[in-house]
Amino acid sequence: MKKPKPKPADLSAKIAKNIRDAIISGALIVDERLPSEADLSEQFNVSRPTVREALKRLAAQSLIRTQRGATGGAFVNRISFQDAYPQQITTSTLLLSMNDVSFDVACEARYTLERACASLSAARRTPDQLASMRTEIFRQSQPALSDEAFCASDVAFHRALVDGAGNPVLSYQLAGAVEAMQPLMNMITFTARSRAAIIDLHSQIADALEASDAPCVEACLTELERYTKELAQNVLAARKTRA
Amino acid sequence: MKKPKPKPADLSAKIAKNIRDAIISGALIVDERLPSEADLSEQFNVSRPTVREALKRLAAQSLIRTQRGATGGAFVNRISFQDAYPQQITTSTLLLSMNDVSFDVACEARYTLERACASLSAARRTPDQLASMRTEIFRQSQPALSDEAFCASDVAFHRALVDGAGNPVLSYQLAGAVEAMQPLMNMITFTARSRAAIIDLHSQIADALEASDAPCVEACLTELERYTKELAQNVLAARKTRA
DNA sequence: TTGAATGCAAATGTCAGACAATTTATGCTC
DNA sequence: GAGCATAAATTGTCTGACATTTGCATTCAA
Repeated sequence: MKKPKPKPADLSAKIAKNIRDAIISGALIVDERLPSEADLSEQFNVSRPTVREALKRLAAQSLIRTQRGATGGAFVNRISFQDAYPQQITTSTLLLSMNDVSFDVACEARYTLERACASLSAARRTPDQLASMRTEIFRQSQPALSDEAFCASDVAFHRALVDGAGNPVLSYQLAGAVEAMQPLMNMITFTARSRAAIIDLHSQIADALEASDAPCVEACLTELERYTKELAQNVLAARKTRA
Repeated sequence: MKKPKPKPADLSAKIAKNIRDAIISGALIVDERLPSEADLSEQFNVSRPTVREALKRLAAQSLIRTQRGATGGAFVNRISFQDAYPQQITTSTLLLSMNDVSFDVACEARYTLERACASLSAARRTPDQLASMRTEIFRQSQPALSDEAFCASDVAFHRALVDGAGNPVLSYQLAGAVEAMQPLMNMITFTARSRAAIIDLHSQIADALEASDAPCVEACLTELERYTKELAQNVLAARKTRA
């Protein structure tokens, strides 16, 4: 019993793993061209469609890109943060929706991570990022804004806050937590009163960041977390009453 | 010019996107069976190999699973955190190695996020998690341990700390930041003296978590970050001298 | 000599059809 | 009713072919 769950992997999965390991280990470097599909099929002793299935798996992870034509082929891709964002967000969103993660747990994670950025952002935020936050705050104050647009603007505000930390690794990791919350937030109906409260906190955050007052930013985020959870609870309670 | 970069997507990419959107939007629910490959190829008016390439793309993202046999087919997969971990780690690792992210930036992100978990972990860590940390500390104290095994144990220690927060979303987001650092850490040679210093801090952290002293945990993590960066700088300096 | 047009070659993208392997359902026998 | 053989459905793989795209060399003309 060398394998409790052997999982007799498909050939295309095995080949994909083989190439993926080579990329991770550095045996294949960025922009290096892989052998042609015909060559690969010969090396691995499989047919070309099987090789192609393997390459599509890798392409789905942005590990390679393909190019047609005479000097074409499959190339090891330099994964950019920009490439990785959508995947990160998609996966995070599905993880939340498919695993019965409660609103409170997701909310806690999001604000915990965001508070972690507060001190860095207070120290480093650029004028541009402050301006972005002010722009979003103004947008949020438009009464005609739909609930969904309000949520989207909320996400944009918080992304600007996170980006203010000036650390791309942080921005990447946070993107999943912040953006994946949006579908959950969209379940909430934002009354004029709750919008005003949120906008007020956003303004305080922007002011505190401008004044490089990290503790104040953290306090506002904590209050925002508490208030968001309260709103969500009201929605749940109302829904239970109706049902 | 409706598309600045039209990107004439391949058929298999288009079909994959089509199905992926259906899953994200909820049109296809978990464990629902997709039409057979033959049916799909008819619906989309393409050949079966093309459909298969699309399905492999989705399988690479763990969005679907396939099963052979009479009642087999492709099913919408319930993405578990466990499924998502390896992908998250692979992507994070490659992002760091391919984008010239400096050791300091990655280190800062890691410890910033980890400090964010401190107060939650101090409040919630289970005896099991504390025991895991003690075990890793003991392992780290074995002089015969190789540098790589020391790093691996270090990762295990910090994962236990993060898991102590009792929030799966946090654990997932942190996994990328913590594990992706390992290849960078492996470049450092850990002398007996530096090991002792790290182990001492680890012990302090475990003690503070046991005493539910969150500020102490944060302070230790900050010191650990400072010390880690110092070690890395020494390595870089030594390397420059040799060269 | 230079420039443009042409054709060739290499590579990926797509298709059609077939067979193999696997799993479940069905029906038959006892 | 239980057990077993068979059939059916579905994915996995192979073979061969054609379509499309792209770079390069060649050729021809200014």
